[in-house]
Amino acid sequence: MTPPTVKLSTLKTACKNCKLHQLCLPLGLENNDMDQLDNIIKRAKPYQKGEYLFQHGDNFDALYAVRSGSVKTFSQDDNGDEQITGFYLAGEMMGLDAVHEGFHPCSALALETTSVCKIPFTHLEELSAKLPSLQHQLLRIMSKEITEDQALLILLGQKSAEERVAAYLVNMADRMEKRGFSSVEFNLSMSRKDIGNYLGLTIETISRTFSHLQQDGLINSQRKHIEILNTEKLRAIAGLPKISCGLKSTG
Amino acid sequence: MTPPTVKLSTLKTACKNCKLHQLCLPLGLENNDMDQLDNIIKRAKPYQKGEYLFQHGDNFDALYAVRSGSVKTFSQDDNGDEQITGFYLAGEMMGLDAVHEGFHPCSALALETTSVCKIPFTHLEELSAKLPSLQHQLLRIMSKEITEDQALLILLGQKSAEERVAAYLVNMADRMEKRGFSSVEFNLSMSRKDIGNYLGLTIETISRTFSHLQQDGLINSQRKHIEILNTEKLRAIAGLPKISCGLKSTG
DNA sequence: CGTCCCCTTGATGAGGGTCAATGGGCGTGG
DNA sequence: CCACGCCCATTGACCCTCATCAAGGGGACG
Repeated sequence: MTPPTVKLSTLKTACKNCKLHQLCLPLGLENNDMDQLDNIIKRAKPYQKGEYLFQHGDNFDALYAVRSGSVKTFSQDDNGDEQITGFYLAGEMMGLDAVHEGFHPCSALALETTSVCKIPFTHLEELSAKLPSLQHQLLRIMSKEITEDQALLILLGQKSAEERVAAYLVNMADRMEKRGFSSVEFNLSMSRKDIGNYLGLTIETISRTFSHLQQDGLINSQRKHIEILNTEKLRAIAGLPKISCGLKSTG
Repeated sequence: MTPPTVKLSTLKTACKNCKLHQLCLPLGLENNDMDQLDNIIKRAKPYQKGEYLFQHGDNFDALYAVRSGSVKTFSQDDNGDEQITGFYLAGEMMGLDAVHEGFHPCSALALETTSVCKIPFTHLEELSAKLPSLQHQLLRIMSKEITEDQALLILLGQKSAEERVAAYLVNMADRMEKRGFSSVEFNLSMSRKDIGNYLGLTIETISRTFSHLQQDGLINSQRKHIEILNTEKLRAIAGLPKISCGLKSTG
């Protein structure tokens, strides 16, 4: 049998076939609701490392969900000071901050070859009005973004360099695990400089802290490649409960 | 514990009569749509200074909009480290971060006598599905919260103590002006300690910075009472252009 | 094989945290 | 009405963490 000619339409990755749909916008949707969502989503060719998905000031017309690869978003103030506001992995949504003013207040740059789903926002709003669980999930995702920004605020406002770096590594490990990768051995797609900027530290401090954690036998870091040797101690430094500890106060 | 509701007749403030509706959730709604929103909103008796609107871990069932007074929200990590994530003035909405997990990840405390509108969330979702402009405004408000958190991230990640304090004062001044108060003379409802925590600084640094700005003739501060003597220089220190264009929030 | 960029490591110093003492408002109670 | 005590704010002295400046190593890629 000769293989049929390849049609892009058939290769399209539908939400219901996408391994990410438990992490992404379609969470909680019925199958045929997912089809409706599929119909408005655009899947374009991948971005190469260093390409912008959108830039600060661009008109806002769509949300972006990472399908594979990774992206950093960063905002700039009027002095040109740059602050990375997030690193986005598969299943995570970008552009939520642009709804308010109708243009993107931050820029998004691919950290490696990255493919995305582009979700035109007016269509999404229309569809959300028809599908309660889609509306709910959209609100949940926005809420999650707020929660995560606030977690970062605690890091930047209250924590030492070592605590920030530990929290960062634990966070990355957890997210890797959610995506089916190893939580104790992975590659960081972002540079030390990016990590430093994200955590409010300099590149030198990041480097020294990595070295220090390595000397203490908590991690093994070879440039981008990270091995976590002692998850429990790392979580402790990060100020997070040990996984099995039920002693935290619930107010 | 929430204060009991009192007779509507005494407190009846419909959205369409509320001076805040250009800053708040009803923005963009037709008059009779506003009536529908009114029907689901609960207006309870005011909270006294030091009372909690909700606490970390509480079940999430409603959003809160400040009608008068002011509120601080703060989250706690497992070490008990506290980070104030926002100060909320009239027309501003709290609880958006709770949608994600279904409980409040932060606590909200009245900084002075404060009255609020309580908006049951499931009702709001139902109504949003029927009123496109309500849905849109809800999404915009969530988006605004994200944008503001990210502005704070830049402050905490990149700015010196003096820049942070200046930016804080400019921000408060702008918000006062939007609410019809003077932008050059106002009272801060929060303590130095709260400001310090919010900005990632100690109370001593806040106090010293205020004194320094006063010596330079930029402000006049008598405890809670603030006079801004040189808006332009203050904006310059804050890293903002002369007239606000980065952080302007039109609701 | 050379160049560039990223990362690492060391030396030094400053910004802001920490500790300590004092003063001023304000509420409470005599 | 005044006195007391508490809390908040201010100010000073000292110190520590992390930024800054500087130099050098090691991959990646042409």
